[in-house]
Amino acid sequence: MYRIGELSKACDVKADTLRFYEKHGLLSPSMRTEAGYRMYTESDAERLRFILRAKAVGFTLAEITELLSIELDKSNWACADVKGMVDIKLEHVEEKIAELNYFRESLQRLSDACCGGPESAEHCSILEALESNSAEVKCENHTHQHTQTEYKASCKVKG
Amino acid sequence: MYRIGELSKACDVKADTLRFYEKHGLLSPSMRTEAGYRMYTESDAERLRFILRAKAVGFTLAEITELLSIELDKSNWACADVKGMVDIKLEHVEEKIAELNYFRESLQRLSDACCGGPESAEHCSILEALESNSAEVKCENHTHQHTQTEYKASCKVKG
DNA sequence: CTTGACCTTAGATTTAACTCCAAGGTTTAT
DNA sequence: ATAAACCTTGGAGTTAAATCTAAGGTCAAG
Ligand SMILES: [Zn+2]
Ligand SMILES: [Zn+2]
Ligand SMILES: [Zn+2]
Ligand SMILES: [Zn+2]
Repeated sequence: MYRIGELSKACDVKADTLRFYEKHGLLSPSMRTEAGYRMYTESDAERLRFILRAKAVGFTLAEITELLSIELDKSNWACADVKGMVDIKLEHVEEKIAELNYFRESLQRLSDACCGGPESAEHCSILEALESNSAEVKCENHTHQHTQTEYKASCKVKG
Repeated sequence: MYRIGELSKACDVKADTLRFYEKHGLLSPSMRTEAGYRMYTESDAERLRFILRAKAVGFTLAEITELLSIELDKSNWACADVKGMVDIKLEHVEEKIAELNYFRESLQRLSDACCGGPESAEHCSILEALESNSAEVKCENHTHQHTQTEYKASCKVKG
């Protein structure tokens, strides 16, 4: 039996978070002391660990609520249901990754086009790319006093 | 000169969003009519396009505010400053991608281990993995009436 | 018998970026 | 002249997942 502070320390969650999970129906302590203190059993702790593992895998609390309801009533669900949830989540994660990859590529193009030197940003190709309507990112045409080897190598489109 | 609805249509943003950007100091119309209507100039429109392009690349509005302040005062900034911002953003995006890739792999492992068939979820390997303390995901050991070719192929760890 | 650590509750605040609402004023077209 | 379409403002609501606050009750040690 754990008090809220003990369980919270044991699982590296804030006590507030446990109260929050209780309010949202994810995890209620099996007992209370006379004084009203929450007492969590070992099986409550297991349920919390289930929640934290699912969270670590990327499920939202709403999805975890659904998983828990299946967990408690396994025999009325099929593998297809469970796998379906995982596969939908997988799709969402893959979409988010694709979007971020697009960001990454755009940022990399911007970064590559800028010398990053001490020169004034008046002709900085990053700012010029954000000002212009085209997706093209041009190289800088201000003079570069500093060594240019890396810059030259990465710059593809002359400005 | 555009009224708010015109600019909003031209740039495919809600009028509310333009008011929101004004309230947060990103974009104020250069004029107002006597009746108080916002009137955006072409240069206001350009600024908006700058904002939208930066957003499309993944910058937050706070970061865009910073970029805009550099934009308006280019000569007092160096390429190093601008490139620094892009590179920091790039790092954050890469971290987020790494995190999501980790989610993706975990979900893929879970998905692969489950037959996805009509069998009861009582021995579903997804639920068992979430119940167990180890990161290992085991294959299902219930009997599978349906064809198992795909399932067998993807399952690595026997349960 | 009091200090300090711990616990209780309801409710407010945080973050980001909008989005919506109500109540009213303006423009434009018929 | 009147309806439709547009604009104004301030303020509230949305989403997710906590996190914090205030005001107070409980418990063990010294
Ligand atoms: Zn340069
Ligand atoms: Zn530059
Ligand atoms: Zn199966
Ligand atoms: Zn299964």
